[in-house]
Amino acid sequence: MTATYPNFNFKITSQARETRARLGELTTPHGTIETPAFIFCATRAVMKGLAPADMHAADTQIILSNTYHLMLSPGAELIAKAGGLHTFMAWDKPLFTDSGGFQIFSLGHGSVAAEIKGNRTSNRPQSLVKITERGAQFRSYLDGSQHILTPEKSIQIQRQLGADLIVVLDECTPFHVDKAYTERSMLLSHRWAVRSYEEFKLHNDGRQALYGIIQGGVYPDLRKVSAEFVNSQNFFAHAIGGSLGASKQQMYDVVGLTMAILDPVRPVHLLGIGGISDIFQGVECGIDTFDCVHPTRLARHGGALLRPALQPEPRRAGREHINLKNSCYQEDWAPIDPECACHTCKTYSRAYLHYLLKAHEMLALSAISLHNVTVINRIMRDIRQGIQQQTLAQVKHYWLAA
RNA sequence: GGAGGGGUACCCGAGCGGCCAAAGGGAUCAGACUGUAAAUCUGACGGCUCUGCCUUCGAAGGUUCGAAUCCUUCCCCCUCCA
Repeated sequence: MTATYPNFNFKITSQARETRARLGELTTPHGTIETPAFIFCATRAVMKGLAPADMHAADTQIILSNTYHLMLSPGAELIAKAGGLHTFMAWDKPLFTDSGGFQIFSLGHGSVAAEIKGNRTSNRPQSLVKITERGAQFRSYLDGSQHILTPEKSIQIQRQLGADLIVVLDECTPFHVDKAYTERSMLLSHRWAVRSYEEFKLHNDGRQALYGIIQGGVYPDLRKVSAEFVNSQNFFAHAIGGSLGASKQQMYDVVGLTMAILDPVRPVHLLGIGGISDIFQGVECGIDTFDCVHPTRLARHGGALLRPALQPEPRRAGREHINLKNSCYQEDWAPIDPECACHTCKTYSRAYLHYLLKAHEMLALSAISLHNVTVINRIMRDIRQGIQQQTLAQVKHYWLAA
């Protein structure tokens, strides 16, 4: 407990011997999160296709919404009138809001995959964002109207929303920009971080805790500068952001070297990462929380997370999911995963889910989403147990080996 | 019985003398997806010994250097009038 964050706490309860992995308890006004934990993305104040009750059934500890999206619709004022985001969306557990920093990247450059593959010009010609010292000028993705998000405004909106954990506004830098741009961008993000904190401090009532963000792209020296910067500020916790590279190895390197510098007492969040192997890698580097659209977006596209060992034989190695749209599931009467306790696996066959996807039935989307959320939560629980019992390597092998 | 419209690849449907193996959808098959402009996007989609060749636009003939496109006959569908 600190003066700035009286109702928040982070306690490390166990430390792995072989790696930097650690078990922790992150206390917020809406409950304590056992870490490592996964934060699911309810960007627009809803888990697409899933009700809060579904999320509870899947053992979810915390979810996230986004400042940019909610500012445009339905507006922070309305959510404040509703009594805050918790009440509005009927979620009584810990809640996290992102600052809108990622949209500075995604609205300007497209998806992460498109960017890495160099396809970012594909079919999004006009940029929807412009960055100045003052903040980011956005065009609404809904109606094209102009909006500006400054660090101060992002914090004001996040205060109105009332999530437990909130984040400074940053520029999420793309992968393809050069080092000079990355450095300038990082320094801008640092200035925005200071302004975010000042705004936060001005009206801090102890109900929220602020995360600082480490930028610096793929450049070790910049990451070091940025990590030292956040260490020096009075943030409750840290989040690693920005481009993490073009390959998994580069991402692991960036996360590893950043973690070596970050203050180990504060919780660390890895922004936007959520592949299963990535989660294990992150945990081994000491990451406490993750968030990612991957599990839920994948589900809506027909992908069901499944350990490689349970996948059909041909080339299952390295694959973390099966695509239920594939014709091989047409007459597959087994559940996605016979070992899974989720309602979907207890109830529906792969064949039925395959049919629902082909028929474009909504149930497929929520049923597979529920499964993927359940799987990720189960993995996080296994990871926590693995850290406590010093068996993390076996847990990793169980989830990733073919 | 009379008048007219039409039959195009798995389905719907554009084309109406050469740039047509034939637009566009859909279906199908596969891939991608990492702080959600995403129930989205990309690719393949007649066959082959594949920078070319072969077989396709209801059927059979014909005109033409050249036909899915023009002509003749035939087969089938639909609409309106009686």
